[in-house]
Amino acid sequence: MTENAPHRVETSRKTIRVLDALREHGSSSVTFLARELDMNKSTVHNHLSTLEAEKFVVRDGTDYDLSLRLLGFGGYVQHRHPLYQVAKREVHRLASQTGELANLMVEEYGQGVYLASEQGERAVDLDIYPGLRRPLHAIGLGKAILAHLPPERVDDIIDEHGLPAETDQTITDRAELDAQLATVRDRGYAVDNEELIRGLRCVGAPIIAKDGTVLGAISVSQPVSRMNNERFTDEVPDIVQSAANVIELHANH
Amino acid sequence: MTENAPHRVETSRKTIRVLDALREHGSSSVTFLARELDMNKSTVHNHLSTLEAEKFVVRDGTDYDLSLRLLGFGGYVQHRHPLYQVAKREVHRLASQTGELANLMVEEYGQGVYLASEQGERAVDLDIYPGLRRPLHAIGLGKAILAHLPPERVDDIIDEHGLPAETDQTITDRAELDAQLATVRDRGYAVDNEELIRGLRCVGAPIIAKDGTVLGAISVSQPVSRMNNERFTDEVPDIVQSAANVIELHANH
DNA sequence: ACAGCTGTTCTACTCAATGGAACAAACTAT
DNA sequence: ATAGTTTGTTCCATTGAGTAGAACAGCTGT
Repeated sequence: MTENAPHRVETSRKTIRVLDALREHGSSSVTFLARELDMNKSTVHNHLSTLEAEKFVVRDGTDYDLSLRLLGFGGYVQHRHPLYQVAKREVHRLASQTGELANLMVEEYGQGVYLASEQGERAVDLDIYPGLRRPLHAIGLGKAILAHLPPERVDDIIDEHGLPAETDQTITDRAELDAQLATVRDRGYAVDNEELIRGLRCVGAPIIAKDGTVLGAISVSQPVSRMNNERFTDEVPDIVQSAANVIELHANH
Repeated sequence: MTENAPHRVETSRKTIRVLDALREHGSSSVTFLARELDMNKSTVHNHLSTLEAEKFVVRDGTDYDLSLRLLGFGGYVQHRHPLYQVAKREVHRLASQTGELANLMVEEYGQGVYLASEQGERAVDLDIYPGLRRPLHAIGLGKAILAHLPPERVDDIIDEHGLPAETDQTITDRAELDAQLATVRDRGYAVDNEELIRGLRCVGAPIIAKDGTVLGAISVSQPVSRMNNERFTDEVPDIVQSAANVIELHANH
């Protein structure tokens, strides 16, 4: 055992590394993966054979690729997620009402995970899909969530993930983040002003359960060109917050 | 090795069995899974610890459950699927245009896999989600695909999966299936008249690449009460087929 | 035809997964 | 309270299984 991590199955970990590599590099050959993962060719072959027999990967000639069986797991996890069930329609409505990009996010393992993403008619085409993870501090959705997590939880998360810069607008200073989170709590919504992607503005509102815990957040993203200051500070926040409120009502029965 | 299946990693297979069990039974404890899988308690514990360290499962007190990391894999697989990319908008349009349930399906490992599923305003609420697998012969989508697969492929699929009955309307006779598939090829679309679920009718149209291979199928499902004979034989087939045609155009550049 | 790639198979070795027993912690019931 | 049951977890010896390396076969291009 390389580290003092007890009771772990090293072999399964290798299989997971193979899956991760396939996700990172797309369709790959045995030798490529062996080089990439610094594993023996025959070892990689054994793991891929196993994954193929279990239908987690498909082979196309000499290359292996992730199969739709993984979508089965993912779709299932999404489908039965309590927040997704109550928020799905509202995300949809938000996207068609604004014509822009509407997203739903929850926190897991200290990261933001998109639960749903829907494009309206004229929405920007970001590479966002359900299950994608993003750092919480760099996006409106994430700050809406962070603002309503217990302070010690926020400490833990920042200890683990830090405050990496995504653009030159990203908040990288803890004090500044805390100030912003206070503002978010104050006015009830969070913004992201080109902090993740240049030229993109987001407005996110937290979804809060009746016991005060934050369930997630919902947002609208659009180009700066279509979100002038008035829309950015008044209209869009209103729309997003009312969507969040509707979801809260559904969530609290 | 229990069977003469060479070059397989038995340990990773066990991990996969744990994942499958979690999907089947939902949130579960160590001892429950150990009983269910006929594995030793400590073995299950080791596998779950590994999966937790790799963030494939989350624990809530004493119970373990599938995590959103699986949604990451699933969402990725869906997002970069070539048919999904070109068909996504059309599924969306079909759902809002008809107000009913629109689905997109592809074939993998001889089964039908939903790639997308979108509910219109008044759509029935079936438990369909991306990644869900269904037998091809029992649904309109599946028959649209089967009708355009190479005959030997169809033989293989039926050899492997048979023709299990889902309702008393399901086709279970090979000759009858072949006849229906000929009809599907003839008129360009397939129907499902309460063959999967009582009271539900579907119309599915194949999506065919320029080289003649079938890429998948798209459908509309609605209650019999809202799909009388005229709609069932004329209107809906027209709408679905034209959606399929649009997708074909996008797919062929 | 040859050289340099592949992916795959085979086998010996040894490392690591396993299962059983022992443990502590959390509940239940008496 | 206390004893009894059930939980998750830990430890450890055993042996079964994963691994690495070499050898093989199939392919591609020169």
